Amino acid sequence: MPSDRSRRRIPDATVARLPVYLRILTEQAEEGVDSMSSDRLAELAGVNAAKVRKDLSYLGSYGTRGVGYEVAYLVYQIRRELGLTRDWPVVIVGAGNLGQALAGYGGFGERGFPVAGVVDIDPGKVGSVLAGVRVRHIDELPSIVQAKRVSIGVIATPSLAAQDAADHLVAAGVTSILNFAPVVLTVPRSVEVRKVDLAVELQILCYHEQRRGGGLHAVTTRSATA
Amino acid sequence: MPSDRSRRRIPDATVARLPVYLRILTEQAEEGVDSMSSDRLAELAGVNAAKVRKDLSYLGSYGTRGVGYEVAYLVYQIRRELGLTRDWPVVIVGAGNLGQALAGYGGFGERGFPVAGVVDIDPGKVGSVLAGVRVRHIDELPSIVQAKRVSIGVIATPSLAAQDAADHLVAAGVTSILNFAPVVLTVPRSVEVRKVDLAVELQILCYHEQRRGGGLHAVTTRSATA
DNA sequence: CATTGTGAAGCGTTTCACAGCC
DNA sequence: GGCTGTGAAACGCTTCACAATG
Repeated sequence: MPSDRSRRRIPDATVARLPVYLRILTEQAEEGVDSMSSDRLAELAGVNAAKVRKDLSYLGSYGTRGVGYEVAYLVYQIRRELGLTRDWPVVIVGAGNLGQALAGYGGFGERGFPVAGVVDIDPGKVGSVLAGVRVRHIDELPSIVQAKRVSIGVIATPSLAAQDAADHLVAAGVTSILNFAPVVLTVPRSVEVRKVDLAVELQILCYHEQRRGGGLHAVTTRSATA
Repeated sequence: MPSDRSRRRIPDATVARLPVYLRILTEQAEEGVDSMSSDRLAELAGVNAAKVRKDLSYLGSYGTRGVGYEVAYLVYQIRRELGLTRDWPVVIVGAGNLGQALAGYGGFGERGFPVAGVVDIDPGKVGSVLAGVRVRHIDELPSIVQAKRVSIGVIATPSLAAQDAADHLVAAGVTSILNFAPVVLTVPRSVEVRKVDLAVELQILCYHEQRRGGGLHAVTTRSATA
């Protein structure tokens, strides 16, 4: 079978939206919807219909002109493109407030990212159990990563420990990192890093908040996604 | 005094980086650094030096040719531009795992975003105390927002409750929302929404992870910021 | 003479507009 | 007729390259 294994390059902006479409399509499928137009999907995703069509066109031509897209098939194609046809175990570094919240957040495992382990450098935290997962010492990272074939690490440590956490993850063989600490990490080029920074998000909101500086606003309705 | 009150429009991409520069400059100031070149700041921020200069040029011409930027002055200017010269109290909706972690995260108040209140719709959670903040019922939202002049709300509820939380926030007068629930919110145009979505971030990492599909990687070093 | 500030070129993303197709 | 798929235009952001300047 000469499989159409896509070696196409999909634009970053599109990759960032595919998960949103995927969630919406999955929900709609559960509600019994089995066909959808780009217009409808655009409305639910809070974006422009042309963008939806162009985004989906990078996956291939999976729509039917005059009809729309078959929801189940599109779900399958997006999942395949994103690499979600298998589970991706993650390891969480840092068993503080945030690490606990993340480990306890069920939606993680449900969405195909089972928590393969939680580690911390503080011997005082090692051994305690978070949401069914026992906290282990950071020295055990390499064995966890190898045993469970983990390639994604989540950094949930305080800022000062984050670079150290990254170094441990990289040394253990992790190749993708989701960083919650507000610091710029230095890692090998081959390692992909994404950052989630609360303070940055709030400060951006702040900028707009300050800019409106007391004007009154017409109240029209629209949809919003990041 | 004919104050140079900037009504310039700063590009979104720049606004998103200013908080990163601000954090770095603040740290450097604490370490006694009082002057810095765009090259150095770029290195610490993990971006290109031309970008730093262009970004800073939107604030005005605050550098000195041949020398660099005075750290303290730049910190002041960025803070002013972002509207960080005052505190912005936030209210958190949802006292579950995430709400608790957020309320307990000290860095919040430190960075100028004191938690003005935590509310939940579940009477069972009302009254409990999270990190020194008593959880109140969502019906008290309007009075909290008015009393503390809150304009930023944080949604830390399960997905199903998020739109409801947004409606409550908007009704109470909040004009900026940071949404942690993986749903697209519908709000008036005048309300600014930013979204933080764990699953989306992981799925993006996944895409790249899957794409490399077993190649070996040269290990060079670089810096990364989102 | 090191470093800023910035026009202008380059590049990626969004949107338009319509041909192609069911 | 309705909706997809997509060239091409428009837009915004990044990077280059260098004149301006303390």
